[in-house]
Amino acid sequence: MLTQAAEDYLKSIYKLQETGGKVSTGILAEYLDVKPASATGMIKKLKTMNLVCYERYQGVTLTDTGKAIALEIIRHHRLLELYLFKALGVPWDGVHEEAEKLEHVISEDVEARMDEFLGYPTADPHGSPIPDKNGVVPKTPSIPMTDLRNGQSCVVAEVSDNDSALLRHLGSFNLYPDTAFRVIEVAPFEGPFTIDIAGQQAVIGREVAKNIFVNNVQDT
Amino acid sequence: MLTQAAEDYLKSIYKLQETGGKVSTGILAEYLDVKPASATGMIKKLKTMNLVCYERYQGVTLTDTGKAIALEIIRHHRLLELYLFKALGVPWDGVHEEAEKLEHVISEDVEARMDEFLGYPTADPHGSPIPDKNGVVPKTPSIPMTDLRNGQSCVVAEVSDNDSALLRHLGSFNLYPDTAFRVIEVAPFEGPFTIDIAGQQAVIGREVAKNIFVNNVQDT
DNA sequence: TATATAATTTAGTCATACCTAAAATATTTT
DNA sequence: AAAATATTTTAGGTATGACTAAATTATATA
Repeated sequence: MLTQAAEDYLKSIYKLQETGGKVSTGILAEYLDVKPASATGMIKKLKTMNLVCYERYQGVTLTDTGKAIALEIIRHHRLLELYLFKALGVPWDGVHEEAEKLEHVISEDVEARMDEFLGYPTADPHGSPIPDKNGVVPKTPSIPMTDLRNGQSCVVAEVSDNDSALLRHLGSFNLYPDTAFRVIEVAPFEGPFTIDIAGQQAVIGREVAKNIFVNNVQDT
Repeated sequence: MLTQAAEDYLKSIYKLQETGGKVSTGILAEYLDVKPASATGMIKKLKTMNLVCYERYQGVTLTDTGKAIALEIIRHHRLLELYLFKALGVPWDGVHEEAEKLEHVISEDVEARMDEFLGYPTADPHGSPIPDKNGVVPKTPSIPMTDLRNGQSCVVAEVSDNDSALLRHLGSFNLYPDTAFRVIEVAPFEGPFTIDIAGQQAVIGREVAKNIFVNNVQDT
């Protein structure tokens, strides 16, 4: 059985290598809020367990086994988020924090039961894909909201889940996954987006927009 | 925040002091499957946190604060057991093990939501009382099954939850809390009990009977 | 009451896990 | 090639929680 810290490292390496192949020690350390020396230490430990590929100074990647474990934990996390949201009514800006603790102790049996209860879902409350039991991730292509232009309409696919204040902010606009909206105006010089959500106008700053991913983009 | 080990010690001291006041180091160590010296060490640590009263060689008891924490963890445990049983269909011989891990990480918010979902229950699937938010334990008087005599009828109040094989065994007789049964015969010389459960006969050995507690005893 | 036995405590060790600062080394940039 | 940057190594720290062995204290027995 892996420690919680080891599981968190695997999860982080997975997420970081999604967007850019090999993961450097520094990036990983920053992501986990530890010093680079600490990351090097854990990477070495994970290597002895054959969970990562690693050559000094060359960055780290997951082995097949390591990737399978990372995906299992991510699956735990996202199923838990959705379960807490749907079955217990935990607000969507709170589920991440709860799941972060529970993901390390939940059994496969309980996970399977939650999965069944939820009808074998493919996305969590923030729109992130839930890997299936075999580690297959049901990806839906999406683009960052910052790529949108005046007049385009689209549907929210996914939002970052790690900042609950941000989630509350989006909730105040009723901006959730599967919500449709239209861009009324993109202010020049990297300015904010003015959008229309079901008849209601909202102004979304650039920094916020970076955390929103959309699909079904259409010019109107 | 307490460590998991510290929480387990508090919980154990609570359970042991229920039946016999001050808890000796040896009894506590045996219960937790550690050496007495280890128990002494943890007791001292808990004392610095004002969670236990302790004088060397005199045994240990919980302070009010310690008792409150112990009851909180027991509440977590039993609510989780019932929730897993009712909401997710985890078999009653499996809920203890699951709850043992979850009880240390569940938030008060999630606990309150489970409590509400369950309709503010007062007993877990094994009949053990669930302390309320203020630490009040809804006790129901009961006697061990081994006190029963020929011809007496009764209702199961509670069964020990820590041995899942025992629970499966009882389940095979449909012997659950709130199940009524009648003693057909108590074999002499500390022999087994032959009982009638809804028309079905079952033979219950002495060691098993020690783990069953009943109430509503009536001579018939 | 002396002595044997049992329980408890003390003191010292060990293992695990994770982190850090500072120094050394490798890599990248200019 | 020198300088800047990133990474690794080294050495050490903190915390947890268990253990053994020996010493102490309490309890039971003769």
